[in-house]
Amino acid sequence: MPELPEVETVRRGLAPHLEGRKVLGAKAFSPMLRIPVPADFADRLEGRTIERLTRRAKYLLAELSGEETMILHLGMSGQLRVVEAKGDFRPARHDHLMAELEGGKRLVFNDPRRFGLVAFASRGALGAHPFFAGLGPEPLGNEFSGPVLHAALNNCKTAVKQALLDQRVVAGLGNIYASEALFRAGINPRRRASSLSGVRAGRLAKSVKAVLRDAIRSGGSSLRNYVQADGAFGLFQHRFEVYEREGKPCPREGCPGAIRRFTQGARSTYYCPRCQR
DNA sequence: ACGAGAACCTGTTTGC
DNA sequence: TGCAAACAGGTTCTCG
Repeated sequence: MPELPEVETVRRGLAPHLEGRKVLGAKAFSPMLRIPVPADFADRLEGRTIERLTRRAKYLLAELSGEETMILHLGMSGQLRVVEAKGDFRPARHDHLMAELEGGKRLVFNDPRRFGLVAFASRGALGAHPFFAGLGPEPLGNEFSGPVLHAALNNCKTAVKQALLDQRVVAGLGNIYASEALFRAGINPRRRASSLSGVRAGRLAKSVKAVLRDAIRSGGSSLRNYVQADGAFGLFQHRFEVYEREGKPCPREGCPGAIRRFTQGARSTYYCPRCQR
C-alpha cells in the first residue's frame, strides 16, 4: 500500500501522539507477519518511552528509551492508527499489534495481507541492519540529486521504471510514484536505465522530489485501505496524471494521446506514449 | 553477479 | 447469480 509519502504522512500524524509517551502495555495477536513477530514484543515495549518517531525509506522507526528502535513496515496493506483507549482492547479482524500509551490512547497495527513487519534493533547499529544496509539515498534529501541518480542508473541493465523501484537506487519510491515521476520527466518507462543522459537523469531526480513532495502535501494517496493516523483519507489519488488512468486523456496541455497501461516485472506501469520518450 | 519471475497472504473487482 | 481469475501501494527468494 504505502510508499514514501504515505509512510511520511502516517509518521507526521502519529508523532504528536507517540513522542514523549510511555508505553504502559503491549500485545501481539499474531505470531507471524512477513517475518515472525518477536516473541518478546510486549516485553520490549512495556515501560519504554517513545522518544522520537522517524522514517527511513518506507520503514517507520520508533526510537525507544534504552537505545532500542522498533522498526515497523506497512507492507502493502498495513495501517497504523491511534485510537482512544476505552475498556479492554478487543482486536478487530487483522489487528496484529497493539500498544497502550500513557495518556489514554492506543496504537494499533492492522494488516490484512500481512506483508508488513515489526522488528527491534539497537539504535547505534541501525545503518548496518539488513533492512537498511543496502538502501539508496532518501529522495527528498540533499544526498539525492541528478548526478547521483545518473550514476546509479548507469549500473542498471533494466528499464528505468524497474530501476526506480529498486530501493538500492533510491529509497522509498513504489509503483505509483515511479510511474508519476516518469510522466513528469517525460521519460518512457521502458527506456533502458543506463541510456538516460545526465540532463534527463537530472530532470527525473527533480520529478521524483516534486511528486513525492506534492503527495505528502496531499496526505498521500488512498486507493484501497490506506488511511492517515487519524483514519482520514489521503487526497493525492485525485491528482494522479497517469496511475490507474488507462484509456483516459493525457493530462498534458495540447497532447491528443491517451494513457496506456502495460506490465513490467509483474507490476502495472502507466504512461503516455506521446509525451514519454 | 544480475535480472526475471515466483512467492508470501487476503480482499476486492472483473469476466465468463 | 456464482465461481474463478486477475489484480492490489512491497520485499525477498529462487532460478537461469
